[in-house]
Order: sequence, then C-alpha cells, then structure tokens
Amino acid sequence: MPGQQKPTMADVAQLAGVSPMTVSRALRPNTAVSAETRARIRAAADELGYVVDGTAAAFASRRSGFVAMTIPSINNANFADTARGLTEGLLDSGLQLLLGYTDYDLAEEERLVEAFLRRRPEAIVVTGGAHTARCRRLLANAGVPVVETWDQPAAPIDRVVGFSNAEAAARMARHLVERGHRRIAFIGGNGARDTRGADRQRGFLGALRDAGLASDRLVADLDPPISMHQGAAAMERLLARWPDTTAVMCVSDLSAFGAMTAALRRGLAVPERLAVAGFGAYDVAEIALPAITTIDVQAHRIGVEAARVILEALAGEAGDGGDADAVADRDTQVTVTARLLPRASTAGHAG
Amino acid sequence: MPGQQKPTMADVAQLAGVSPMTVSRALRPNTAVSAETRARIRAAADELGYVVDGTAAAFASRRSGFVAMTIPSINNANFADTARGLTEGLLDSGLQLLLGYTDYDLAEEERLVEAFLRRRPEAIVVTGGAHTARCRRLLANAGVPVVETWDQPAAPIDRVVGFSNAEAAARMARHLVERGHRRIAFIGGNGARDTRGADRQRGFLGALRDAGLASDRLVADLDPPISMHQGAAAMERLLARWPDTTAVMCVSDLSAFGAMTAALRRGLAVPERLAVAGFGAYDVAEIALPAITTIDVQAHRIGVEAARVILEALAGEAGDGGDADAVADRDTQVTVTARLLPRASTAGHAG
DNA sequence: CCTAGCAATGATACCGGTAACATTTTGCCG
DNA sequence: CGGCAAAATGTTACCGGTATCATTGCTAGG
Repeated sequence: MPGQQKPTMADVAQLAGVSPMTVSRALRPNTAVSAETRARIRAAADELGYVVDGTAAAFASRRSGFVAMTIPSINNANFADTARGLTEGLLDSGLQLLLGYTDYDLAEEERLVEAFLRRRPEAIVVTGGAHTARCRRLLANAGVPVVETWDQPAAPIDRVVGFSNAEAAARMARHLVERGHRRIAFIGGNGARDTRGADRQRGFLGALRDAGLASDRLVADLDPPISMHQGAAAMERLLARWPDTTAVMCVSDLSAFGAMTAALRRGLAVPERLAVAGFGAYDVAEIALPAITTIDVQAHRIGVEAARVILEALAGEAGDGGDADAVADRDTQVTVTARLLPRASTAGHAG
Repeated sequence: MPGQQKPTMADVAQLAGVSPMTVSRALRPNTAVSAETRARIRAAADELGYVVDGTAAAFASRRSGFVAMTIPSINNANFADTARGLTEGLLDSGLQLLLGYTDYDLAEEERLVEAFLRRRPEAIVVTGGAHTARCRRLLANAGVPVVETWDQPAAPIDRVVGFSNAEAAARMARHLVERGHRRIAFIGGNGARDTRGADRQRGFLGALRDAGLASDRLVADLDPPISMHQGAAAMERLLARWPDTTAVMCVSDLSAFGAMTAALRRGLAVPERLAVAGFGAYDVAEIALPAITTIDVQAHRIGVEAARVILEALAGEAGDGGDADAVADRDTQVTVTARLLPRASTAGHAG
C-alpha cells in the first residue's frame, strides 16, 4: 500500500469516464453536474480513496478558504466564545478558521498577522484596535476584509464589531456609586499590554471623578493574562494600602474571583464589608458564592456578528461592486451592547 | 493602489537582478545564498511590499506547513493548555497549528478530520482514542504521523501522548477512602459523548468496589461540556437522593466547583460535612474557598510532548528511513504522569 | 599551475487543481 | 418537429512557487 501515490483528479476522471473538470465540479456544491454523473464520480472517488488536494485547489482558485483570527489568549473563555461564534457563523460558507494567539503582545500580533497573510486568508479578524504601525499597514494593504473586535477604535482599519470598554466600565462605576460606595478601587493590568483592560480602567476612574470621588485607589501592575492568582495577590496589596476600601472593580471576572476569595479568606464579608465587581460574564462569576456582579459583553455574539460582516463583505465584493461605498455604517461598524449584570457581590447599600 | 496586482517572485527577481529561484532561496532559512545577495533581495522585496504566497509554496513543495489538531472544546482551559503547548513546541519548526473543535461529538470529529486532511497537514493530533470507524481509517491512511492524546488507547492508531484517566480517578477514590469516607459518590457526564469522563467514572467506581464500598451513588447524565452550572445541579440531585453522602468526586474541576458551591449554599460545610474532589487542576480549583483537591494531568506538557513526537517522526521520515521500526516505544507512546494534588476540600478525616 | 570540490546561482519542468470559454446535449415551446 | 435557451460537459491555459539538476566561479591542496 505505501508504495502507490495518492490518486489525483485525473485518476478519478478516468475511472468515471469523464474529464477532470467534471470531477472538479462534481466534488463541489452548487455546480452544474447531473445527479447521475455526480453519483458515478463520487463512487469512483470513494473506490480510489481520493481526497481533494485543498492546497492545489486553493492555489488554482486563488481562494484559500481560510479566515484568519488573532486573539490575545487561547486560554480565555471570552475570546474562546468569540472564536466559537465566528466558527459557527462561517460554518455554511465552507470557510475555515485559522486561529492564533498573540499573548497580549502587539509585536507578536504583527508576526502572527504576517504569517497569516502568507496563507492568503479571505478575511482577517483581530482583537482590539491597537496594533503596531507595520501591522496596521499590513492589514490595510491585505486586500481582504479586516474586522477589529472587542473594541471601538477611534481610527478603524476597516470593519468593527465591538463595544466601548471604557463606557462599560464607567457604567460599573456608577453602579457602585449608586449603591452608596465612596471609597472605590480598581484592580487592573499593565495597560501597555492589555489595551482593552486599560480602557476599562480609564473609563472606570473617569466615572469616579465625574461623581466627585477620588480615583487613586489603583492596583494595576499585573501582567496579562490576568489570572485568578493575580487578582488574589492584588487584593492583598490593595487592602494593605487602603484598608478602608468598600468596593472594588476588577478588570475581569477571573481576577475578581481571585480578589473576592482573598478578601473572604481575610474574613471580610462580601458584599457587606467589601463589594466586588468583575467584567466578562464568565461562568465562575455566576456560580461563585456570592455571585459576582459583572458585565456581559456577549463574546459569542461578537464572533457571530464578525462572521456576518465578513460574509457580507465577501458577497459585496463578488457582486457588481458599484455600491460598495453606499453600504451603511451599521453594516461595517457593529456595536454589541455590553450589559451590566447586578449580582450578590455588590448587593445592599454601603455605609 | 488598488489597481495593481500583488507582486510575485519574478518581480522581486527582476528588481534584484537575479533569477526567481534565487529569490525563493533567499527568503527561506538554511539555503545557500550569499549574504550580499540575500540582503539585496530582501531590500527589493520590501520595496515592492512582496509577501510570499504560502498557498503556491505549499503546492509546489508538497509541504503545507500545517499541523492539524482537534480538541473537544475550545472553551476549556485544559485543552487550550495542550494547544498552547503544541504551538510552543512547533514554534521553531515553522509549522503552524490548524485547530478545530469537535464539541465532544465523534461524528463531528470525523467531519473535521476529513476537512483537515484536504489541507494536507504534515501531522495530526487528536484528543482521545475513541473515533468512528471511518475516522480511524482516514487517520491511519493519512500518510502522516498521528498523535492521540489525553488517553491511552488500547489500540493506538500511531503515536500516543497521554495518561490513564481510569487509573488517575482510581487514585482519587483511594485518596477519599484513606480519609475515612465510606459513602462516596461520583458526578460525571454522559459517557457516550465524553469518553475520557467515562473512563474516569469507571476507574473511580471500580476502585470503590475494590475497597469493598458501594458504587451506586452516581449522577452521570450531564451533557458535555460539563459546566459549573451542571455540577451545581447535579449536586442538588445527589443530595436529594443520597443525603448522607460524605464525599464526592466530579469529572472535572469546573463541575466540582459548581457542586461545591451548591453544597455550601445549602449550608453543608466543605470538607467537614462533605468532601469534594475534581479533576484537571484548573485555576478555579486552587483559588476556590476551600481549595479543591484535584488531579493535575499536565495539559500543557501533553502539547509539548506531542510536538516533540511529531518533530521526531518528521525528522525520522526525512532521514535514511532504514531504522523506522527500531524506534523504541518510549518515543512513540509517551505517558504523562497525572499527579494528585490534595487540598483543603478533602482535608481532615470523615466520620 | 592544475584540478577536485564546494558554494552560489540559473534553467527547466513540473505540482494538481480551477477559471474561462467552447462545445455538446437536453428540454421546452410554439 | 424545428429551433433556441439552458444545462451538462469538455478544452485550454494558467495559478506562483520549488525540486532537481546543470552550470559557473572560486579556493585549497598537491
């Protein structure tokens, strides 16, 4: 068996008594081949154990069948949900997802985007609106639809599916203020790497100032990906420095859970003595005891919408193309609403 | 700008005053090109904004540069860790990971494997040793190294990097028995879909019987992926049916965390009244209050080892090939040790 | 000074499909 | 039953690199 080569389309064509072109058609959907011929060709292919060489097909058709996506971390339920939504949204189109993670590093993102572009993807999805200058240039010149997600960049490269991290975090600040808190802190990350986290921090602290409160209670030197461990450690430092804090928002639910358990271990009652809020609507925030107030950014939906935006862009390209500029913003700049989910960890009233 | 086509190697060659073949060499590592020529070609490529067409390169060289991997769920820290380990292990080789998830469905795995094979991957990594008959055949005939992970199949297709789920769970059963527990339960999943979970259940219950204990306290009708929510719901049912249970192992840390919080909400002290154990060494198990006893399967290492196994297989292939059969089992059948991590959730002594 | 041997580069022939257009067959209608 | 449009199939050229082998120039050793 190992002696013989893989069969090609020509072999199948010969066995089925048709031309290679007809085989090519028969093995793809939406092509004009009679049912009888198609069945015969399928049988011949099965008999030979023939599998289409996607590499050759991609080369000949100038269509790779790939959609490339970069996310900061593969090990993150939020981004995984977005990737899942994108995969699902692309399912019927025959497009396959090429996934890579940047480790929250823009230089790594640039390398990854460059590697992806070699594969001639038919669209590219990136996380966030912050990129190196060269990466921006690569994306802009790629000649395929680009979707920035999880953010609302001031200067989008092309399409956007996201929300305002700053505004969502500001809403959480107001939530805490409304519950009577006055000594409010934020636990976040090293903004240079996690720009979305930095946006949240900015929005949160800005809202505190707008409410006339101090915004200096800040522990924000964690390196992303920000983990439960880091949240716990940050809470220790926060309490050491500002022991009279009554409420804290964390940059994600994971750090919020870590922070909350650290407080509980110290004997601080949540929410009575200390209110805790997170971000991202992870499962752990709902199941934790007490359940953690958070913001649901609809990560899965971001992926689904990104898929829709891509398919529309590709369909538009394939069409007459005359109306490309007439496409309304709502079709290329999609805002996904982030919802505040009040839970037990911020229930009751401070003071 | 949009009017002109993408430059090709021939354009770069002309600008640099060399043949296309030399350009091809200059843009790849480990090729005989003088430093001076290489620099000139790099400059020309930059000037034109040339990017190698990986599709054409893959076609011409009959090497796709892909390693395909299927995992049950993308939204799972364990499998994500394995994928990360694999990516890291392949980093220097220039191989890129093509990742897909099966949703714990063998039919879906078959579809995915088939789609991947079209891309002519240079190796395939799958999760577990259970596959449809056709999927096994596809993998066996793929003509590339196949690595089954996270398991120790009785009849491996090719290479294996894994551990015995049954044995690891049995160890946890003995751990609970040693701590004096006699009324021990298991919370698991629908075995038809999650075969590794079923192995754990089997190993756990078998060890209970070996210890002379009853093995009928079982809630195992959850559909994977088994979530925190499901763990909580399962605990409710477990306590309703067998209220005097003193210890429970869950098929994963996520369900264990859900189960534990459900018990705590009911006022059952953990571990004093009810011991809880999980599987997988997720972050949440370490940070939870109390911390959850678990088993660390070294998910990341599984990925790293799989990468090593693949690279060795590919290197062996490229070599003289005379000694292929002489490769020791330890190089193709790798066992990763699963370690029990005793924590607070099973501390103390029952009765 | 000659030549073996290696490094650097070039010429040629593909890799295995698909786009685009040409041709044949089928089906439908007046 | 003729004729024409649509469906089905075939022909041709080409996608953009790389493997392979040939060629050239140069260096080191005798």
